[in-house]
Amino acid sequence: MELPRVLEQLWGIEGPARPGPKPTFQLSDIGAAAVELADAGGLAAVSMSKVAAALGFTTMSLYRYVDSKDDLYTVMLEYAFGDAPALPGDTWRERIVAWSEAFRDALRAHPWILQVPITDPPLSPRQLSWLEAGLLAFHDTPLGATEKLSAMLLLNVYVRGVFQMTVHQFTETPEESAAATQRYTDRLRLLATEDRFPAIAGGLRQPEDFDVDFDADGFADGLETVLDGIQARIDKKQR
Amino acid sequence: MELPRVLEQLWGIEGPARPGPKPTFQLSDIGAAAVELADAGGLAAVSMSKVAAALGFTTMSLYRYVDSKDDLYTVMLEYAFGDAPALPGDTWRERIVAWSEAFRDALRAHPWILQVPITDPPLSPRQLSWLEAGLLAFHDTPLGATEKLSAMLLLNVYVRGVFQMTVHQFTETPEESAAATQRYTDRLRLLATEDRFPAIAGGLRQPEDFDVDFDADGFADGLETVLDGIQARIDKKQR
DNA sequence: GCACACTGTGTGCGCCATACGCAGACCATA
DNA sequence: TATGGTCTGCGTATGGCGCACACAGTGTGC
Repeated sequence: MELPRVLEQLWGIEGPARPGPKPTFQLSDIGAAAVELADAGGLAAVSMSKVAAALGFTTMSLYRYVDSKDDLYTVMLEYAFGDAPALPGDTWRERIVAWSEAFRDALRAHPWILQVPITDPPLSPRQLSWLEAGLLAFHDTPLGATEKLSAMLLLNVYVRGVFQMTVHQFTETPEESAAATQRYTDRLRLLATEDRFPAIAGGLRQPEDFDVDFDADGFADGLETVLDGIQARIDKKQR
Repeated sequence: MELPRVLEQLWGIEGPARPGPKPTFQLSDIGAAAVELADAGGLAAVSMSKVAAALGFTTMSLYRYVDSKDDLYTVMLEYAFGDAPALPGDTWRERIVAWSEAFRDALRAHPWILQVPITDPPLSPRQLSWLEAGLLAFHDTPLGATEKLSAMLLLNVYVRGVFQMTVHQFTETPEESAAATQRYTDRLRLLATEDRFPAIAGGLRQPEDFDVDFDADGFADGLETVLDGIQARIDKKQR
């Protein structure tokens, strides 16, 4: 059972002492530098050479630490997410709400996370610890392991999906963001005419309805829908 | 109100007749060629030069038709999705199940869709027609326009999220896919030990439980959860 | 003390998106 | 029918990217 090098490093699995010079950096240095670049300029601002330059390194030296750009992404995600949050609350609903809000906050702090191409299922420590925390939140429900996992998948994609629609609020100035929303609504009004798309046009008719921007309330309301679905599954199980 | 050129073209908004040579291609030719490349080799196989070469064109000529790579993606999505599906059924649940399965089938046919970076909210004809079809499926519910939109967002991200987990089944051979699943389970077993991650480890203990691969049943079961949540919202509204 | 694995580096390859300028094709108008 | 202006398609070029590879120096375990 051999693990990719980046996973061994992230998990702190050390091989025996080796000859040769001591490494100058740690993965955490690289992760911090890359995250800083991404926070400032989006994921596109992260390249092997830019990260290396930020560390006072040459490009190729980075490959002594990560085997590929994908591995760099793995490291970045690991350091962008903090440790899994504590989930206080007496009911699974309270705990899961806390989990979802913590996840949303992590995305707010590092909006580029949504741009990281997803290749493999999660195996790094913090990714798993977030999953673990979520699964534990269901401990007093009758859900089976697969059902809990399925619920976590649903929560994960819900938070990501909603955040995707509001991400411009965190990457642009308020003026730009408002202008983008206005432009989108205008275009929608122009193209989604009453005869071709009555449902969309109908939604656009009420000024305050059809709010394409989800604010905090929109997040909470949609989350309630998801939680109600999970509740229904719990009820079925208990019946 | 000026529209990006690619949208004008996709919507068939023609300007006045213009001097100069007739264009050799149509956007549909470019879309078809790019989709073919992506179907065969994933989104990474799509580059401006490869698409141009597939059409017997030079690279730069493509820029006479699309202003940027992002626009090419827009065109690709437009031609990868067929027209919005007919949604038979007497209840909103039946219709929405049909919508979700049609969406999943579209992703199956073109798994690279998940790799397309999402920049702007949808404005192209077929994207809107899929949204319209979904909104119409709720016509006999008491949901408001924003609630319907929120429900469609939820369905959209659910289907995408579940498909993400099973996408390797459609991009790899069955042997590769099985090997990948086995490798992932092994690694998870190695790293998620009983003391650190009891919930994950507990799920791994039951052999058939914790099925990381969602098959057709997994898709339907999770969808039921989502629909139950929407149902709960409808019930609240009617009460 | 010594072999050798490992570190950081320089060079360079092939690919990418795309800016720019040019020659010729074609339509609207005179 | 002549002509002006504009659009098409193309060639060239630029700056960036990820990464392969060979090399020199370094420090550990034997």
